[in-house]
Amino acid sequence: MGRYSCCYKEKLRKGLWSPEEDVKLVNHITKHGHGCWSSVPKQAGLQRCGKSCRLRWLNYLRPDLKRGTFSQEEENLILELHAVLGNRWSQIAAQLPGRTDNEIKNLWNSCLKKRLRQSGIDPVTHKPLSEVENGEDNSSSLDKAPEVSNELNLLKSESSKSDAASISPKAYATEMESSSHSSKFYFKSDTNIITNNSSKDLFQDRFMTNCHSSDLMRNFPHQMSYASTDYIPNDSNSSHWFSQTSRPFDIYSEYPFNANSILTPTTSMFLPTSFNYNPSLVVSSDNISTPYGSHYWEASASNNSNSSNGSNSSTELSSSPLNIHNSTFSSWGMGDCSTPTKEAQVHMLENQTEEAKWNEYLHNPMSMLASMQNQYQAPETLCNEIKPTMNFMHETLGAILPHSHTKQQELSQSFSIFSKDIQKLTSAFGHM
DNA sequence: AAGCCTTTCAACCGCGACAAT
DNA sequence: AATTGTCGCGGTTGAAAGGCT
Repeated sequence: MGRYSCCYKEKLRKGLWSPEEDVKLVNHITKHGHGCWSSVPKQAGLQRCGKSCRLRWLNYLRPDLKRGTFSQEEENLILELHAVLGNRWSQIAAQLPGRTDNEIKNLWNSCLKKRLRQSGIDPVTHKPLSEVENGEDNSSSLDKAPEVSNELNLLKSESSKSDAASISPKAYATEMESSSHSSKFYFKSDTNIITNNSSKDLFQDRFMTNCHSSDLMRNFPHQMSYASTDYIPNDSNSSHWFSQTSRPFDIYSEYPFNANSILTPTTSMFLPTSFNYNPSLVVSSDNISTPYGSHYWEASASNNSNSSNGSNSSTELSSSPLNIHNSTFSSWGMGDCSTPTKEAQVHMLENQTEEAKWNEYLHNPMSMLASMQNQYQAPETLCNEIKPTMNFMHETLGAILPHSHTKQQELSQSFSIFSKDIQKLTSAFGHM
């Protein structure tokens, strides 16, 4: 049987919060921080349980909350993230600044789920309802996660583990290797990610700054698929959208375009026009010719740096679309780029070395580790890069300096844990 | 205007994970 | 190793608001 409610033993207030209670809680937290939540109500003079105070603060009173309706970009991002993460609302919320898991969950249950269903998409699997009804999806719906690629299954299966060293590196590598239709990859981190305020890189920003290190380790292979929700192709006649397995596909092709193509494109295809669901990443077919080669793409630092104006305006975004055609994309997947542009040629060469690179990784895991470490800055450096952001927070949230300070500490802690994970991984590889 | 139905959203509940004792 | 306390998460509930007849 379940436990008694925490409000049971003492006669504590329940239900809606009064403005007076809100003021008490805000005053207390701005002055002292929350510390131990269970002691907050007593210290703040509230007849509430700590849990209730925590929830009220996190979901409603926090000054960094973004109120109001969700933007189209946010909705798109939620859809995409849900396709990958399922009902992991807190993880989804971590990618949407100023939004709470509760808010997102409510939006999903009241709105997005319904819209998907009306569009013929099963909100659980993100596959066409007809396909689901035909019983093609025999997977367990226990965790309500959608069909995912091997990498994503791996991600999910490991999601309950926080210890990177508990994964057998060999098994991991084998699993990665065996997913023949999916690329073998690691996302190349951009050193500007943390300091770049561009909303185009919002996802990357949040991913990098909000993810617990272990989450980072598990998730970064997929982040490029969701790196940019706002990008609109210059030439939509020749565009490929990427699913989270990063299979490009022709947005004008008829569904079903491929039995293995899932989620994002599927979802997009069935949405009514009013439900403007932009692809997560659009790349000109000039640069990609392989329909099912799995590519993981990286926008270069130069591409990111000139787009940071801090604006979230969608009009601004569309007026300055990601210059995909000119940007320096690099693939670290099994790309089969056949177009003869200069950059493409460079990437072709890179791609040709992929197999060799992975063979090398399989035989010498330490080289992969070294590569990963090169791609991620040292935790200390990352912390330094965050400082401007923290300063900004300090300015705008002047009244809650202690809270910002706590956040900074949390971040430092996360990077420290990340560093430890790297060490564990090193040690795990060392035992192979 | 009144009643009913639907939608939205704040809040509660139970549970699992984790840390401290 | 067992117990206890705390925190965070996801599912659910119910009040309020909005829409419809």
